[in-house]
Amino acid sequence: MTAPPGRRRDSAKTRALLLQTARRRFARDGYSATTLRDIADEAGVNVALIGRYFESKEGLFEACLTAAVDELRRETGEVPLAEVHLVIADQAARIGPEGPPSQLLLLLRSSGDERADEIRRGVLRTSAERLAAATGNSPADPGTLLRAQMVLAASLGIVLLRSVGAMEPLQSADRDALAAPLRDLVAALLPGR
Amino acid sequence: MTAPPGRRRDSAKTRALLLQTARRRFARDGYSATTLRDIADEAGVNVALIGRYFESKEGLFEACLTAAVDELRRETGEVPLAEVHLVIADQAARIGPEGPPSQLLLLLRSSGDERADEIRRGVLRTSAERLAAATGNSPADPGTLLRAQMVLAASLGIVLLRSVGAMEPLQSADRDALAAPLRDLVAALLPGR
Amino acid sequence: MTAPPGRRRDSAKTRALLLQTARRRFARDGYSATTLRDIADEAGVNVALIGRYFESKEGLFEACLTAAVDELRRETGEVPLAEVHLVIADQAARIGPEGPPSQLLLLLRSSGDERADEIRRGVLRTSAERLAAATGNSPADPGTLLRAQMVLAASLGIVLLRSVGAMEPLQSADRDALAAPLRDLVAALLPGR
Amino acid sequence: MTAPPGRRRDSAKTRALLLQTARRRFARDGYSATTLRDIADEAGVNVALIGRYFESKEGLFEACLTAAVDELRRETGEVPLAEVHLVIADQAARIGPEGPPSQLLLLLRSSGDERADEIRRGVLRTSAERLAAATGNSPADPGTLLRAQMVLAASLGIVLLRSVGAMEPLQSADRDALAAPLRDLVAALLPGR
DNA sequence: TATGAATGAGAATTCATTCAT
DNA sequence: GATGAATGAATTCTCATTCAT
Repeated sequence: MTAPPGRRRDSAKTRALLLQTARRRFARDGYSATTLRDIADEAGVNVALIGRYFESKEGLFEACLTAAVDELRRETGEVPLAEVHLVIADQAARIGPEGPPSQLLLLLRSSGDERADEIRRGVLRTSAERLAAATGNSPADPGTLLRAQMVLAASLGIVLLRSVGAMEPLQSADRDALAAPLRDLVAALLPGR
Repeated sequence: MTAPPGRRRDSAKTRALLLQTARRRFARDGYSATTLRDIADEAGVNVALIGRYFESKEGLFEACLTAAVDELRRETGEVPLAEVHLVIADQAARIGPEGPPSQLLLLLRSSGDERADEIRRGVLRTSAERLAAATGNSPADPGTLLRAQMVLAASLGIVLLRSVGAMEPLQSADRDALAAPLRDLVAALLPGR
Repeated sequence: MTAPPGRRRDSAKTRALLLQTARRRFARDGYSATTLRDIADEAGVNVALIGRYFESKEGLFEACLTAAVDELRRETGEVPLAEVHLVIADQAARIGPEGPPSQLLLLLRSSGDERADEIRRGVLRTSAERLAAATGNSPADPGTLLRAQMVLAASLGIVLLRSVGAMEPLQSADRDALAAPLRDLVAALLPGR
Repeated sequence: MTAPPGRRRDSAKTRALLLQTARRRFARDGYSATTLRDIADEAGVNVALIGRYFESKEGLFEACLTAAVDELRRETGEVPLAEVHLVIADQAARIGPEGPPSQLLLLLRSSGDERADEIRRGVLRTSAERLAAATGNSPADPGTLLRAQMVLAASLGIVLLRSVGAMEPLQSADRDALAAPLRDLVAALLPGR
């Protein structure tokens, strides 16, 4: 009621806005090619607020990564093997010039910060492990794990190529167009029990 | 009678040394995270020589890209469909902490320079097209092209994950260990005629 | 209650200070012999602020030039022919080791920047034209214009020689000492109608 | 006879070529805006030769200045007052985009080197003194000296404005067109006995 | 809470100069 | 005598970060 009408004065909202913007920029352009001023300007807030809310550029990146990881966990909780290709198609399909930030791309961007890198690697590892587990084979079987990692790699590669641009028809294929070949790919690499 | 012991004085060799070092650093760390001083120091020469031989950082990057593209063309001239998985395994297997620079990784690094980006995209596009052509299907068939692009994406993803590190067993799988699942992957996506 | 004692924190004042310092240095030493660090140090502020307020070295130079031109226009609005020598004497007399920056000297310094050069040339041209017009002769008469340009040239030359130093008595002649010969000079070149 | 036909191997000629080129560039662009590579390239010889023949950039500049001074002395030995305006018109008329290097312009360019600056100032001082002496008045009379310095200043200003460009009709006035107003100017400032 | 001013470190690039052939 | 390779210092510019209001 006391807040001015035009101006935001909501710390939580400002923080979230910065986070969202940062996620898109970091994912799209990489860590070092993205400047804090870019992010702040695009978010329409003052640069110094990044320091206030996230301590530093690395802190902001870590926050982005954590947020992406959380969202990813929520979205891909327990996926049965038969639907894995659909989840991948889903993730890939949302990559686009103006879309929401992609969680997956961020997993491929390094800040050089060791802690952030460890988070990245941890997520990648457990993602592959969960995928391997979904096959019903022994979770420790190296063959299955290797193949699961390849499925993960393929997914990331597709996301990446879409983001690079200028690769038609991959670039603008929709979810369904992506799902069919992905089903074959998953089936070939992870035959299930 | 032979080369002087202490100091090099061979422009071609210096240039090549810089190029090789730059290729590895750019491929590993990306364009903007790599400083010219990094490259020069690792190559053991003065930074100013980069300007001398390559004009600018962008010029150096373009030279790296061109070199990578040339090498890639030479190595993957006309590959029959049945051997595609071997070539991919080959490329992926050479990724390692100390190995020679990977041509493929560089294709995923952008400098923001439009010309370099166009080279990158061109190579990616024609690579997928050659792959599609190798199936014997109509080269214009969008379904085949999409699947070829996915094979390419998967290859790049694997290379990328290996370079991220800490993904066992993918990380240290050798050529043969990679070849088997890759054969299945290629066969599933590109059934040939 | 008043301004803080130790540190300034006033963007307008800082900008003006940089501008003033830059005008003197550029005028005295020329564009390329003047470094941004020189200017910033003399102004007692951080170098990066130049980028903040003026974009680049060229931007700063252009700002100096524009400021000089404005001031010059204000000071020499409509001068009757009989007083031209006084205005020139005035401008020349203020040249000194520690005095305020001279607008005139700056008109002789080139930055190589085409836009700035065009400003310079424009001011020089119109100054001569106004001088020619003050004679009451036809403004298009090439003879009068040539002579007006010579008066301008003489004025600039005097300013320049004073700034070079070590030319006595010219060096330390005051306004009145300069005015007498200048009156003869103007009268000889521009006899009026 | 042993010298190769196409290639020059004549140290005196190379030195002279460098000197001539340097004089034009220094005069036209100023000391710090001129790079040694510019000069060497324009002269068609290797940069390192500048070091060999002139020690350093400052050495080269000093050599240019000395050469200009010598030439000037030779050309303007004992000029009777009645012909001063012709000599000035002569010097000014040779300024042009492609002409030979102007000795006068160089007198206005500073390298920051104290020795060179002293040479410059010395020449300027004695030139004015000789001019004053030509009037037949007492050489120590400050009024006459001041006026002689003004004539010198006017000459330099005209040369300078011609070199700045885009000042018509001054820019392309020929010797005779310049001579008439110059006669008036000299007569007005230095009435002779 | 938010803003804009100010700073210092580091980046690319230019350039005079020295070295080896 | 001449050339091209190599170097180190300096310059402009960018950017994350801190400070004052």
